[in-house]
Amino acid sequence: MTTRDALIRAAATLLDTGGEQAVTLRAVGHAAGVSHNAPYRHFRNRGAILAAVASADLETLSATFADIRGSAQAPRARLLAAIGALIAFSREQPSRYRLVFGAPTLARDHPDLQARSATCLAGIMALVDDCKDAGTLPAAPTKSLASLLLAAMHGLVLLEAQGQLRADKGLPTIEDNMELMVSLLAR
Amino acid sequence: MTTRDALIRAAATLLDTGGEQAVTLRAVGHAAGVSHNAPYRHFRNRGAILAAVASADLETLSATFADIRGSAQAPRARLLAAIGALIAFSREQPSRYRLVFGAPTLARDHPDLQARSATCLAGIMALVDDCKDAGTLPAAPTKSLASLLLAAMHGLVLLEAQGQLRADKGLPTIEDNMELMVSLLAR
DNA sequence: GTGCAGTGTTGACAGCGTCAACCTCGGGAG
DNA sequence: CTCCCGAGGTTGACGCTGTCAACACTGCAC
Repeated sequence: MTTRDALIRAAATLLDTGGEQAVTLRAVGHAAGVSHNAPYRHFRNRGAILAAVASADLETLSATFADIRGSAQAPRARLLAAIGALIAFSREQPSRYRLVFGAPTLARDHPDLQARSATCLAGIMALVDDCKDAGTLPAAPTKSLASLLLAAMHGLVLLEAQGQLRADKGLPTIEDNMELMVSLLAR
Repeated sequence: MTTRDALIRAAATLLDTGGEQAVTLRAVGHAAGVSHNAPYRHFRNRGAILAAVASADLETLSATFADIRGSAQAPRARLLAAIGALIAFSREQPSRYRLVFGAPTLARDHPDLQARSATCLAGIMALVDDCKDAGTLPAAPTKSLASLLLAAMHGLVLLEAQGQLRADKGLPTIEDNMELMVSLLAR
């Protein structure tokens, strides 16, 4: 494993355990077994490390969406499975999810991150297209439908993270809400 | 104007001009005409200043929603007007919008902020109820509908901020998307 | 064999949040 | 009237941070 990979891995671990503010250049270097300044040989600044972590996660997500699209389920179930994968990601690694989908400033400074993000969105759009073809979604513009679905999910995830939406007490979960939305759109 | 108010005002100005990271305790103190440590006489820490700014903005938004509800428009138009107000807020003061709606960590540490946020959500729910009564929205649970609408708007705003959604080039704007969503839900 | 580019190290700097100690001053207790 | 005391403000310090500069090693090109 190259030092660069070790640094990215260390940054991801720190992110998971202590949140974004725990990802300091020095801690990353130390966790990867190098000096406090070694990261500068591989990344321009702190933001570049975070961008590298986000980029890797986006690639994984895109691959997941491709897998789901190739599965034997019905289009509607595939779309909901992809959305479910995102929701699971947000729950299991909230800091990384926030990094990937909730940091516009980061994306602005790293064009390649923006490109990977677009690829990810394209994966969802393909699933939406399948649903439209199957009649499970109305014939509105794909980009609008996909944006609305992703956006709704994203917003719900954030509301849950803020404690506005409680999964307990029998209230509808994010998955329930998204299924409701797809159903309402499909009527 | 008390020193405390001056500090909040200074923090808000710094937030608008330089983003969240520009809001340093020292800069806030200096901008308010006091020493670098005076803020500590009024706020427990840096987060408390940001929370005070967010709290003020949430109160303004709640008042706006109440005004809109009292207006003479149709329920559907009032709901879209409230959503439009949020979208405008996100465009005119993106840093403050992000602070209010995109910082779960902040809310977790400041319960009063959470309460004001809930009040704001209640304002939207009232508008949703009006739409349900008028038949403009289906009879799904109010909390779910309001969450979905708010969440979708929030997600769209973030997508736009990340550059995934361009308002130019004839693509649908956030307002267009939200109107589409309300229409699709109402069918 | 020599030089050079890549990688890593140490040391330094200013700026940050935060803490502790001190100052000042107005208003109530005696 | 005097005293004192607490709220609000200041200065100075601490450790931590991101970042920069200078130096050291290593392996490959010529």
